[in-house]
Amino acid sequence: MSSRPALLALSPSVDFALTRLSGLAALGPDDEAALHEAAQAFSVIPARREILKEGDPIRQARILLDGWAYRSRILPDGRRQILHILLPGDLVGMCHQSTPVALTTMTALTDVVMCPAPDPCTMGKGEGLAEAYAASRMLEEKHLLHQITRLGRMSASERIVDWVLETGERLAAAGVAPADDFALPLIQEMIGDMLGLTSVHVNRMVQAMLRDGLLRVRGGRATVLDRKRCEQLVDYTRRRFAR
Amino acid sequence: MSSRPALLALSPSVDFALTRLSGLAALGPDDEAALHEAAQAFSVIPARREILKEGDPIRQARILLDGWAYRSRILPDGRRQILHILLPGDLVGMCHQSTPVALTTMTALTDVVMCPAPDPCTMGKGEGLAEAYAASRMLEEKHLLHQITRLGRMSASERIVDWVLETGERLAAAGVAPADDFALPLIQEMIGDMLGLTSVHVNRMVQAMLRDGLLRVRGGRATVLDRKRCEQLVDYTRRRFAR
DNA sequence: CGCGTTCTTGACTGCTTTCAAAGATGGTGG
DNA sequence: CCACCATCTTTGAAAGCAGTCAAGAACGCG
Repeated sequence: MSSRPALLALSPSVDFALTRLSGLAALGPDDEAALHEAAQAFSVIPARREILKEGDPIRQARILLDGWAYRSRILPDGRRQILHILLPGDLVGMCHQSTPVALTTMTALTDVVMCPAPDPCTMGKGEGLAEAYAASRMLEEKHLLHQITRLGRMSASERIVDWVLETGERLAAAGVAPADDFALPLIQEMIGDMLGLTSVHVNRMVQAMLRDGLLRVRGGRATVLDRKRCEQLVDYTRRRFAR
Repeated sequence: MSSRPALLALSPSVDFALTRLSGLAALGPDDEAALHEAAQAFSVIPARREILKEGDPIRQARILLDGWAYRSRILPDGRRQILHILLPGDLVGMCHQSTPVALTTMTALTDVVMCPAPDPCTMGKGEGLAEAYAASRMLEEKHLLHQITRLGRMSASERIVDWVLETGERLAAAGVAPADDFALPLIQEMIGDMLGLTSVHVNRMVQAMLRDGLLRVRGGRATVLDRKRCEQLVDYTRRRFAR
């Protein structure tokens, strides 16, 4: 969490959300003001707590101001799939249905700070925000599609490298951390549940890639050691252009 | 394709779209009229032709009136992932960005009939359509999330059964075919590319399931032979409630 | 009838899982 | 400051699911 000295107790920092959203669309002063105002109605969810349960009604769209969360589904025999990771600046529950319902359970991975997403319709202007929201939804769909490609057509080590690069880029886009070195609040079992692998195999692959000098995933931290080789392993540049 | 005798040449049938959308929200007479009008601006895309290419600007949202299409991504070494199947009544390119861009290539699987999606904003009323569009987007997201779960945490045979059940249900919801027996315009290689398997393995699994009396996937047709056992194999009922 | 596509089959390889146990790590309370 | 506990990581051996390669059979179409 970043600091804003005097006001911390009154409203949390909006920096990550602002950085991410203004990377998606040009925001005006009203957009920024609306965000600051919305942040005053923030709430904090402790790590490991469920934020939404599958089937819950969605009261309002929210912005994740700080922390990590994940959406997951659990099969009846206990197998778990982590579907999507939510990072600072991400939007939650954006949909225009009259009685929307959560499609999946969402859980806090770290302590999480959220606030209501300012509604561009009720604001006078706010076109910048509306545009950013739309772009954010597209980006989320893009991540889901990437996740499908990863699981369907990539090997274990490709999946890991690909996901680390993607996540680093997302964190950098929100100003949370550099793309090549960031805190990673996921244990290996969760990485496995996300990438369709067992924790044992994640462990072996991670070690192999460390030996190869590709990347280090250890001690709650991910570090890209050789970006060039990582990128060419998963053809990452091609995808950046496709942004 | 279904028939509407005298008018076929002027505008195609809207039946599938109407059936699907009114299952998602209550449509009024204006909604229905708007759909009929939009259908006059229909276009036909022959099988195998690309409908959209990754990166193409999206001119307008469209409705798939008839036929099958798919969204896919191809890795540089030739591996292909089929991300999502589009069926009659599905919406394409719904997004509120000012300059939206196609995230993935989309290809016609059969001959396809499309028309512009009537815009609820420009109509006087059209709240029913707007609601149906929102529900449709949620449903599409649900399918992408399911696809992730399938690929990440299901065995080969589970993936096949699960996908056949889901597709049958979607076709039934649009009034295209009964959920247990429908034309399947996918060769086994495509089923493999969709479910993260090789065509050889799809073939073996399909044969094994036919021997077991679970389902038949052959000759361009899928038939659920024992729905009860299929459903319990993939815990399908649980998911229907979660709708 | 001939050709190209799709399906089928077999043998072999190998990536990933499974099971089990030992080794680190970090936080807590004495 | 250290013992202790729970959690997380690491390791090994064995098994299994799915992939690969290659060739033959079936199918559909012109």
